[in-house]
Amino acid sequence: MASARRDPVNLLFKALRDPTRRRILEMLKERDLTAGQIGEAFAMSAPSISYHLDLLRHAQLVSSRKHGQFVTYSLETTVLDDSLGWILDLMKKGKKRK
Amino acid sequence: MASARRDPVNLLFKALRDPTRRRILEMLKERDLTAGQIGEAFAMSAPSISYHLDLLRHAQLVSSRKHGQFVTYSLETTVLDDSLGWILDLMKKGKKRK
DNA sequence: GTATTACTTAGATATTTAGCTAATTAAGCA
DNA sequence: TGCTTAATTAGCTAAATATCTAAGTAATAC
Repeated sequence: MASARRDPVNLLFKALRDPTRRRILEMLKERDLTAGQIGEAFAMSAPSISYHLDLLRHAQLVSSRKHGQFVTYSLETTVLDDSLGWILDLMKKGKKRK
Repeated sequence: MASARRDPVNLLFKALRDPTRRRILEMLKERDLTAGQIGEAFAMSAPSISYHLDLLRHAQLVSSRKHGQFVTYSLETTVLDDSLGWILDLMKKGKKRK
């Protein structure tokens, strides 16, 4: 069993558990944003936002690139396939797939 | 904004965050099980299992009914629609739905 | 080169979470 | 009426989480 600290599915659900992080993902769905722009939307210190962004990055839900002093974050949707598959599978209740 | 303690979406993601609880849901996908049967599958005390089942019930991911001394748990898939919708929506990145 | 701006890292801390043992409730059985 | 079994509730605790302030890094502007 993949160690929980590295298991992508676990990291994903961990990342999605927090309302602030889900809000960040919703914002990034619309357009790429810098750390600063994301922070403006929350009544929270910059380091706290940085912490959430880092966690999202570890879950591979966002990517970041630096240009100058700025760091721009983008939504990465590919890893969402996993959780989608997991949930869809649960919903096929009883229909023993395999 | 719905208080996080009651917000169904928040309760749902909170419930899905734990590997033990995800495992329980996978087991209940196959068939209804009593608390005792679920507990047998884990190296964990009965009260701990009870705690997880309670949390899943609050998230409306499972329902329970008592018959005799036994309590049987069933998977409830309807609330999964919400998270499914949320994730699908994220995946429609940029395609400003509305 | 120094100051400013944008962001992250480090360190501290209150709260939440997930586990345990012990105690309780409730049903079944002799 | 007790005894046993199934499960939950209560109370405790270690670890994880989310927040903060202070300090550090790196790019820009003067």
